[in-house]
Amino acid sequence: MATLKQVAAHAEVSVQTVSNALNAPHRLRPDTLQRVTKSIELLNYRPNRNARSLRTSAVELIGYCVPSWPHGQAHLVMDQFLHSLCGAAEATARHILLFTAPVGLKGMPVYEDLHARRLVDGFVLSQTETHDPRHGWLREQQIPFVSFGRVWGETTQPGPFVDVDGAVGCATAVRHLHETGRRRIGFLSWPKTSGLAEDRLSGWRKACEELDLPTKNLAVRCTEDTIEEGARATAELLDSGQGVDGIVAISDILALGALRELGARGLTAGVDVGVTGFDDSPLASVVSPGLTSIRQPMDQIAGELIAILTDKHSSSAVSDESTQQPRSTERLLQPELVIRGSSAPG
Amino acid sequence: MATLKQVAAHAEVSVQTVSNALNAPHRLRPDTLQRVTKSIELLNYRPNRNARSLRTSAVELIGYCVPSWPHGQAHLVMDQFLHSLCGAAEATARHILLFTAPVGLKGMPVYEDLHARRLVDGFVLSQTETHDPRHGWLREQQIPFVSFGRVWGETTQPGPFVDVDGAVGCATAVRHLHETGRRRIGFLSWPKTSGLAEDRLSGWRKACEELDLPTKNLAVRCTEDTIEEGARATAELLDSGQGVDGIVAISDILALGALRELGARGLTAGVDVGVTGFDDSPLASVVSPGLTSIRQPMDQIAGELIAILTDKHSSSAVSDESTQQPRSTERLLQPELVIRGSSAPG
DNA sequence: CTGAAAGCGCTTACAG
DNA sequence: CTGAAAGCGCTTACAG
Repeated sequence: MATLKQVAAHAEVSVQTVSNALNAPHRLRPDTLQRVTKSIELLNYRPNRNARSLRTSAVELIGYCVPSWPHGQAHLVMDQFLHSLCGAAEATARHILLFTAPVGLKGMPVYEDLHARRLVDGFVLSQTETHDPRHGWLREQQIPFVSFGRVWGETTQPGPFVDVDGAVGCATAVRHLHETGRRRIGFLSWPKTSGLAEDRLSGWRKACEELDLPTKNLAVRCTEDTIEEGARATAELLDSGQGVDGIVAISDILALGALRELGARGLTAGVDVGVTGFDDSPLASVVSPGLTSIRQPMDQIAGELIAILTDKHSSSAVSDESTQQPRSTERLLQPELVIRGSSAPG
Repeated sequence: MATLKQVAAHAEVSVQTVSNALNAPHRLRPDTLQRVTKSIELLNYRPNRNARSLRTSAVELIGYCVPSWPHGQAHLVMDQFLHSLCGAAEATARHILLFTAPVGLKGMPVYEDLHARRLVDGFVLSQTETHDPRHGWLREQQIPFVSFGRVWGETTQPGPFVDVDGAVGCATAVRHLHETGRRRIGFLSWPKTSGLAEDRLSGWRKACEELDLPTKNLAVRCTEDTIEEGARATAELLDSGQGVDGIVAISDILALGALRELGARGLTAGVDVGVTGFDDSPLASVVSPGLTSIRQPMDQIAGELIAILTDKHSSSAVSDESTQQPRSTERLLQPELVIRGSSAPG
């Protein structure tokens, strides 16, 4: 493995010049640059990252804790998110370091240790929970981080975040169902303790009210995110005698439950009842009819996360140009409705 | 951030002694060790990983390429695998570095670059394909790696691997269905080009033959891994007039298709027809009835992968104690049948 | 525009 | 059992 020194000797320049050729090529005379570049290629030189990091004290690695779900529930869009996150990191010459940690505050020493030993420069947080204690802890330790997802239940956000506007997403789904002729649109939700659920539900309610559609008794809480619960809640809606002809589900899994219950009653999704899910998980395109679903723009989310985390100015409280809160560290992105057969046949 | 030097000054010893306290505590006198340990704690010292890696030229990082599926298909057990892999790496004080790369040979420069710049010590490969060219390429470059999954289509494996015995898994499923009274057991498969599919199919066939069950016209090929195709193939089996009462599917998705087709015909999975899937993906426990499925032992797989990759002897052709092929670099693990309602009601 | 030198924070033979 | 010194491969002021 060639070193800087060897390249320098080969090109008959100093190591400093080779380093500059790599990191500040404009400082070199064109002919020198070309000579050095040729030597680099000839010797197949690749700068040693550890030496660089030791010197600059930046490892260009971002820590991400592999989520572990309690009840064996999976993060169905996990590979989409990771792929986008890796891609965004690589676009800035960085990479993602994966690790595991206990849930909540108990896991923080792991975060702290990774940062203290300089395995990572900072963290991307996800699976944000209501009153999530991690954000505040990291901020106090002055450890750089950015969150995918707002921390619900706080009046002021404990740090920079990127999130998707779930309320807008659900409102869009309602409007789409309305446009396809639905007039009694139910909502399949989660328990009230979820800030995420309340946000999405508010979008459904608001859109219904704006369209003069009823909402009373049309929102059903599911105790867990399973097909079974989705089917049960759908049965409850269908049996309520309100003539439900549309269902906005807060997750693809619950929507799948809706599809199953419809099928069991001899009803056709997309014809008799329009159904939408949330997340556009791989399942949405694999069922039949395809499931209309609200897609989070993963590439954009990942790009914003990395941009915020790696922006030098983001850690300073106020940017030079303005005295207001630096807007760029709080990004709310718009989801996209992916329409399939469950809401629009043919 | 405290350094070795500061700890040494505080404990009134040389830096060498502090280093030894951390890496070879047995070399110190108990009282010295205690004094040094106290200083380390007091100063909250954490060794800088970059400095260590620069010196030892080992980064303790293992590269893993985030799989990207062509047709938006997801790796449903991806988070299980990653969680296990991270855990196994951490158990040996290592971590996983994630990256993206083009599929096949085109991606190899990315692997080579990560290794050359010392971002990783080696790689864990997965999503192994028939005649996968990556393994041979890495071996030629002398880049350490281990594969999750055999390379099908080769007479001799191009490198160390850990795999799960899919044939045994499917045979177990057949025997289970037989024990619950099934006598005409179909097999839902993939195209013949998949070595993985042929392996699993062979297990189904062998078990059927041993139990004197028919196999003729009972294996159906699905063109893609979707619920739709699983349903279609199931319909084909049911319509063939062979009195099919059991279905072993090569994937959970195809099994879900089977469940849907049964439901559409008013048949009850687990009662009228026993159904099994493969992978025990999160879906298996979320559908109703629960899907009986063949589970790959992820923790064990990950443990073996890391053990092989980090074993000093694994790269040498022959171990000292014996002259035969070092058995420990080719591990075939046994899957486990997770029984749920789709094959055994109540 | 180019080069000699210091130093990032460790580990590792090598003496004592 | 303990310590002084070299060196891993870079980058970065600082001179020239």
